[in-house]
Order: sequence, then C-alpha cells, then structure tokens
Amino acid sequence: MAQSEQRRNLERNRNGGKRAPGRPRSEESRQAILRSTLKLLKETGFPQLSIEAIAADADVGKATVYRWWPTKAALVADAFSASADQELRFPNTGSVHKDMSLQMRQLIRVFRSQRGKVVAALLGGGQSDPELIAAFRERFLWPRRQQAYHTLQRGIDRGELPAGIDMDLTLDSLYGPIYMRFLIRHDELNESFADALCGLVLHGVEVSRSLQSAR
Amino acid sequence: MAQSEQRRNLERNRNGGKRAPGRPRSEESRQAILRSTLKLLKETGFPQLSIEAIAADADVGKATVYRWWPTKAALVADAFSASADQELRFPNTGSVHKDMSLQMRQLIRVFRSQRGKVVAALLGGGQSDPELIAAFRERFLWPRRQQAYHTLQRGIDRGELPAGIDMDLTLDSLYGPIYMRFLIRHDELNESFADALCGLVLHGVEVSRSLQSAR
Amino acid sequence: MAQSEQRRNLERNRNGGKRAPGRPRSEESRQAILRSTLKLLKETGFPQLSIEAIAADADVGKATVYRWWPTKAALVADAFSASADQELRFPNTGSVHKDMSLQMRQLIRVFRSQRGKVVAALLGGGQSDPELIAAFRERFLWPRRQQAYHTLQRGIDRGELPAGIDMDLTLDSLYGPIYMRFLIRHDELNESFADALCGLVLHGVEVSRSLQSAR
Amino acid sequence: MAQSEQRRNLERNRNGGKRAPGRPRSEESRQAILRSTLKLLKETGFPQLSIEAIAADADVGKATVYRWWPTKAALVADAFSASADQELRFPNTGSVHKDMSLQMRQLIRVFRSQRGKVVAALLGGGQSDPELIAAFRERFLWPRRQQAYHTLQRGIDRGELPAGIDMDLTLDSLYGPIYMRFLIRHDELNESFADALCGLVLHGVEVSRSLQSAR
DNA sequence: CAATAATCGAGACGGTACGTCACGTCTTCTT
DNA sequence: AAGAAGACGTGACGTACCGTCTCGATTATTG
Repeated sequence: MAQSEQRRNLERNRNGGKRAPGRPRSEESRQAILRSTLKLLKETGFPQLSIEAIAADADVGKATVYRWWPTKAALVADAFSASADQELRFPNTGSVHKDMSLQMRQLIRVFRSQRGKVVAALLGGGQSDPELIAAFRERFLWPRRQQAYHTLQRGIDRGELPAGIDMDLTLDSLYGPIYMRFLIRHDELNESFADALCGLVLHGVEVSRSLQSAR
Repeated sequence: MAQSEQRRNLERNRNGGKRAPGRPRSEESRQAILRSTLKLLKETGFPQLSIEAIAADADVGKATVYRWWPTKAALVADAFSASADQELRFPNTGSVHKDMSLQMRQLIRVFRSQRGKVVAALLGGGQSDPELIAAFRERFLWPRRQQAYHTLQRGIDRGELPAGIDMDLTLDSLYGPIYMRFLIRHDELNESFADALCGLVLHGVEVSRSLQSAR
Repeated sequence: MAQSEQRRNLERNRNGGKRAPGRPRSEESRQAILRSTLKLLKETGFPQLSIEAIAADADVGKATVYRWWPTKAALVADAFSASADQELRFPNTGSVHKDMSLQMRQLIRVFRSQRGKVVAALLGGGQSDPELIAAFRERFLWPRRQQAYHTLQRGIDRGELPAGIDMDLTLDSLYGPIYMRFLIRHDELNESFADALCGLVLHGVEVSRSLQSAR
Repeated sequence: MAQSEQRRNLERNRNGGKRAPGRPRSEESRQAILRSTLKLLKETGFPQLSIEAIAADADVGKATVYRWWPTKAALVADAFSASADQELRFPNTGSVHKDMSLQMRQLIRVFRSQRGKVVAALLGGGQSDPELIAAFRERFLWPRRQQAYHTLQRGIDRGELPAGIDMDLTLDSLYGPIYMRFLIRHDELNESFADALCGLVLHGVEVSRSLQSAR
C-alpha cells in the first residue's frame, strides 16, 4: 500500500469499516496516474518529468495528482514500488554461491531492462531528495536484503560460510559493484559479472572470517 | 583544461600563437561562475541549482554563462573538475593493503565532507544526463583508476597479489560498496569501512586467483 | 466588447448559455492589466512599454497577459478602446458648421490631453503593426465617422451643404490637418484651429460641389 | 550634411583645413551603414530594426555605428535625409492649382512606393522619439514647405489666390488629408485624391478669404 | 428523495526559471 | 585614432511548469 494515499482510508478504518461521505476516490485515476508516471519516467529522466505531463497523459486533472501525492518524488516512489513488488525473489538451490549469483543475475537483468531507467531515475533524483532515496531503500532494498540475510544464514547453517560474518559488509561487497557499474557506467554490466563478483567476495568472506570475527 | 572553454583557445593554437580578434574572454567572470556554481551546489541539489542564481551570485550576465557552457550539466561538470584535480593521490607504503585502504579512507573522507554534496549532485544529475556522468568518469574516476592500476601492479610485483587478476573487478569490488553506501545511504559510511572492505576483497582476490586466471 | 477576450465567451454563447469548464477568467486581473497598460503608456511610449512592466504593475503573472493578448499591440488596442467608448459624441445644434467645429474642438482637446499620448502611441506603433492601426480605425475612427456622416447629411437636408458631395473627402479634409499637426507637431494645434479649418473646408465644399458631382 | 557626423569635421574646420590625426573616418563604412539602414527599414518597421542587424548587414563593427550616431533614431533620420534630398521639387506651370496638384501627386507616389515605408517608420517611430519627428520636419517637411510658400505666393501675385491667406492653414489642409490616409490607411490613397483635394481646398481658400483676413 | 460532502475534469491564477536576443559599453589586435 | 571583432552586464522576450484556486459535474452517504 502506497504511503501517501492514507488520508481517507485511515478515516475509514477508524470509523469501523464505514466509508467517508462524499465521492470516493477514483481507483481508475489513481492507476492511470501511476501508469503514466512510469511510462514518462522511462522516456525522460526524473528532472524532466513534469506533473503537468503526467496529468495530461493520464487524462486527469492536475489537482487530482496533487490531492494524493504531495511531491513528484512521492509520486515516483509510489509508482516505482507499485511496480516492483513481485520481482527478484531469492532462489533456494542449496548453495549460497548459486543462490546469490542467480539473484544478482536477475538484478542485473532488471537494471539493463526498461525498468532500470526507473531505478536510475529514483537513485539519481534521490541524491537531491531524501524522500526518494528513502523510498528506494524501504520498498526495494530492505525487502530484498531481508531475503538475502536468510540466504546467507542458510549458507552458514550448511557450513558453506563461516559463522560470525558481517552480513552487511558481505552484501554491500556483492551488490555495491553492481550498483556502481549501473550508475557510473564506466564498465560493462553483464550477467557474468555476477558470477565473478560472487566468486571473489564469497571466497574473501571465507578467508577473512578471522578478521571479521575479530572486529 | 576544462572542456567547454576550448573554442577560441583552439583557434589561437591553430593560428600559431595569434589571438582571436575581439575582446578576450574574462578570466575573472569564468572563475566567479565556477566558484558560484560550487557554492550553490553545496547549498541545494543539482535540480534546484538555477543558472539564473549562478549568474546573479557571480555578478555576471546570464548570457555569459550560456556563451561558454551549453547546459547546466556542462557547467557543473567543469566546476567539479576544476576543483577535483589535486586531491586523492595514492600513497606508496610498500603494502597494497595499506595503500588501498589509505586511499579509500581519503575517498570516504571526501564523500562525507562538503565536497561530497557536489559528487552526489554530479552522480545524481548524471542519471538523467549522460554528459554529467561522463564528466565524472573522465575527470574523476579514470585519473584515479590509473593510479590504482599502478598500486595493484606494485602489489603483484611484490608478490602480495597473484598475477593475472582482473583489476577492474578488484577495484569495483573495493570501491563499489563505498559508492553504494554513499548514494543509497542505507548504512553508515565511516573510514573503518575502508579497512574491512580492503581485507575482505584483497583476501578474496588472493584466494580466487585460480578462478580469475581461468576466465 | 474587446476583440481578444472572445474565445471562451463565444463558446458559452454557442453552448446555449453554458459556461466553459475550468476556472473562469479573472475579471479583476483583466481590468488591472488594461488599467496598467494605459497608465504605463502615458508614462512611456509604445516601444518602451514592456509586458513585463505591465504584469508587474498590475500584480499579475506575465503568463496571464500572454494568455489573453497575443501581442503587445493587441493589448494596447484593447486598453485604448476600453477607454475610448464614451467620448467625443457629435452635437446637434442645427448648424453643420457649429456641429463639426464643436466636435473638432473636442478632438483637439483630447489630443492635447493625457489621452493624446495613448493615441499617438497607437498611431505610431501602428506604422509597424497593422493590427494596431486597424484597432484604431475600427474602434475609434469608424464609430465617429458614422456620426459625422449623419451630421453632414443633416446639413445637406437643411440645405447648408450641396447634395452629392464626397463625404469622405470632406471629412478627411476636416480631420486630416488636425491629425497632421498632432503627429508631426510642426505647428500649434489649438482649438481655434478647428474653426479656421471648418470655415475653409466647408466653404470649399459649397463652392466645388460641381466638381464633386462630376467625379 | 547629416547632423551627427560633425565632431571631427568641425575640428578640421577649426584647425584651418588640417585633418585630425589618426586613421580617418571610413567613408565606405558610413555609406554601407546608411544603405543597410534603409534596406532593413524597408523590410521591417522601425522598432524591429536593430543596430546589431545593421552592423552585421553593413559588415561593420557595432562600435562604428555607435561612434557616429548616438541613437537608432539619429541613424534612421540620417539615412532618410541622405536619400530624400533630391526629390519632390515643385513645378512652375503658371497655375497654382496645377503646381500644387502635381507636387501632391508626386508625394502620393512616394508614399505608395518603397520609400513610403521609410517615411511611415520615421513618423511612427517619431511618436515616441522627438528626435525622429524633428528630423522629419527639418529635413523633409520644411524644405518643401519653403517651396510651397513660394508656389502659393506666385498664385497670389498672379491673382489666382486672394492676398492675406493663412498659408500654413492652407498647406495643412492640402497635405493633412494625404498624411492622414497614409498613416491611418482608412481609405484609398491614389493620385487622383490630390486633384480632388486641391480643388476643394483652393476653392475654399478663395471663398473664405474674408474670414482669413478677419483673423 | 433531497441534502450534504468530497471527488472529478478543466483550466485560469501569480510565480520562477528557462534559453534567446539586442542593448550600449568594453577591450583586444589590425590598419 | 578608427576599424572589425566579439565578450561583457543588463533586461525583456515569450514559454513551460510550478502548486493553488475556482468552476460545474459527478457520485457517494446521511437525514
């Protein structure tokens, strides 16, 4: 459930299931707005995206947009998370190496697809708008990181990884290079990069466990 | 030498030292513009930065800005690189671990300083402006990466690192997590992160040399 | 009714009294703009008049001006005609000579007043903008000329003037010298000029009726 | 000799025929500027005419224009009078009627030609620039009016016109309607208008001599 | 079934910044 | 010293969106 659509729904809940009086919010408009937002975001960057254009594209009054989303950032964050919910689940193959590299390959595939433009817009816009980057963290990064913790834990339980490792360091080492290549575009970001990265980092984790545990 | 100031200077060179006719460009204005750009960039983000405000702050006509920089991006890129030239050199302590972690600590220090806002603006803005991100690569990333290659090579020569490693993979593994934490801000980015990262990755490199050489 | 305000009103009429959708035009702004236009026109000439200044003086967004008037000329024409409607009616004294010279005196009085600056601006600007001069003709010249025709006709009916005279020639002979002195300022334009002119021309008309009817 | 080009020539005269030191003024540039001014004035109106464009068209530095003409008005006035010197002389046929109507026909012909655009620009621009209208009076109107006085005087001497007439009233009555039709364009301005006008006004003068002499 | 209430679309509003153009002045080298 | 070249600070241009507002119309709940 998107963050900024709560006003009247909250009232509804408080009133014990009763609807607020007046014309109810148009679900049709809401979806058209989110759809147009994603569409235009893929065509232009975040700064070029205008609420004027979104409203026009969605055949909706400008005020309807402003009624439900306080800023362009909130709208984009909503649109993004509405479209990001179902993807990028972690597999469970019985091997940490395999689980991680498979998921990382998925991520790279997403980054290279049309959807990547939206992520780039979010991360780019987020550099000047804390709300945007927070939305990315909370709706995209954290849910996946929770799953990643479990995946790593399974590896520890199976003895593939030493106990006591710094999971955040490990995961940032695995994903950081992907994000870096995605955002800076200084080198190719293809799926085999996931394998090489996975090999390098997970072997490093195994070896330097003593250092980690000493921290 | 900044990119967008070449027009008339090039002519000068071609003409064998002769100056172009007409009033020469005001070096004073040029520097005032770059100074104001950096100053305002630190106060607001890249999208909020307006050429109008830069010109006003620099006591300069708007047209003078547009005469020399085609876009806000080009201006910011110039301002950034004019201020980034001298820093972040690599040390040479006789140990790869030490050399790298020292430099990475410097980078983190920069990212956490006022200058970090400019980098974030550049990378953020760059997500919707290829010119900006290219400027970052060419004027910031590449020069340092050249030095990093040499640092790694010294490690190989000294036997600290195996020969035949994938330097780009290694360096992205070292720096990627820093950039990720800097841009996504999902976890603390302090200088000790550099040491942990360095330990993890360089040990990983040593162990997985066979994998790398097999590629 | 001013020319450039018709768009939405016309729709209203076509729709049988129904209003166009959307926020209706602000009558307050419209009048403030016209008022400021006249005010500034009296202070400076037509070329010096800037839409920027009008908008500022009227406490109005620049876009509001451009929304309703395509050019500065159209705006000035509207402002002029909004202020010119009620004046300079022709008297009916029972004597052509008296009627004409009284009205011509009024005209000279207007030309010598503050309002004269606006007329001069209109006629001056009109030399490079057909729209402006057309506005002057249609909203100022023609309405008065209609009345002048009737005044002359009354003179003919009463036998003061010969039938079959060229009314346009007559009226241009009466008013042309006034306009000429007003615009070229080569000689004094005072009210007694009206009497002298009237005497000369109307006597001329009486005498040269034969020439006119022979045309 | 144009008004604003006097600075150095005056010095020359004071110095007793000696030339000022330094590079002499380029006659070529001066003429190119005047030529381009007229050319562009015929293409666009006075307000649209830009010194920038004149300098470019004349292949001349902008400063050269500003060095010799203080304002656009002065330049246009100069250009106009440089081109108006030789025309519109009064004939001497032995008949006032004929002399006047021939000259008025000439004037109408000029007004309808390309040169008319320049006159319109001058009179139009002059409504907001006293310098311009003064230039028109002094370099165009007065010289011709002097000749017109003589023409009328010849008529009086020959007994065609009564003595003691108001020459300025007479001439304004003859020319005012032409200027009015030229500037307001409310009715056709063809050469036969000169004859009708001449007939009407000169007959009027003959009849109302008593009124005039009574003034 | 009316009254009330909040939504919807449309689009005008006062603003801010855009990128361009011409202004009149200046600084340089060349003639 | 005047020439051309052309950069300079200035300020208006007309445009695009901003976020807010005022309309009539629509769609629900409440009395």
